[in-house]
Amino acid sequence: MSGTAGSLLPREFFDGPAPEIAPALLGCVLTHDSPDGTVAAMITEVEAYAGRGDPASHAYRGQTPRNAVMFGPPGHLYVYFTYGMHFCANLVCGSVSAVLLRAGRITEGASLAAARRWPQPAAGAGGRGHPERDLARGPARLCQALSIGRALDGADAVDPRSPLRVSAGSTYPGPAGPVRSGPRVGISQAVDVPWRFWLDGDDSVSPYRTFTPRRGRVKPVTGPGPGSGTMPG
DNA sequence: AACATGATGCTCT
DNA sequence: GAGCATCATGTTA
Repeated sequence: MSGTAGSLLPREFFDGPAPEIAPALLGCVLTHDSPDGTVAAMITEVEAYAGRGDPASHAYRGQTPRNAVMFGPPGHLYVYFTYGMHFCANLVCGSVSAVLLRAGRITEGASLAAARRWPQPAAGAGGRGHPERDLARGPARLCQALSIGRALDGADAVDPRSPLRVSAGSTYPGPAGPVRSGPRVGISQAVDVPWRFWLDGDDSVSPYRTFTPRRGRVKPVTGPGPGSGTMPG
């Protein structure tokens, strides 16, 4: 694989299984040129969703209008709307797999990102505002900071003319620091597979939350949860 | 730190 | 109608 830091990733980078590609995306940079301006983020946390065989994947139940992009060529962005108010973004890989972008560190356009995340200035004249690490700490926050919405569903992230692109990090190929992995967040299926990957020690990584059914929507659940925590990468 | 819950609407059965 | 690949805020520690 060839490439230099700052250059667009080649499409072949994404033409493989998401669980193998996901950790390699850590440290890469996601850039969105919008009419408002440009915001870029270094990817610090991802999750892999394998193809039709992964019960936690949106592709598990086959193609629908919503997940159609997942069934297309690798290197495109799959954006979906969830919980009535949030967007989440994935990069499509080979064989109908995808990598969910869970968190990033803003490297360009931080003031624009902050204006999108926190339209009302932070309270407190003493000055303590919102910490920079919270700008894109979480999949929906990342989308909000970069203004990723439905309009970018299907965008080609390896096309230099695209408004939304992924480029190599400072140490391409491979992330700058050690990678850790653990169970995926917020899902009820396949909880045992450690397909969440993050840059060890980076404070822009989102906190781990176990899946908890919401009140009034109780489903019989027995047996132990995921082992917990992390495992070395 | 852990847990609980409201906000909000699309997607699939 | 049920179930979400969520977040922010509140409460209890």
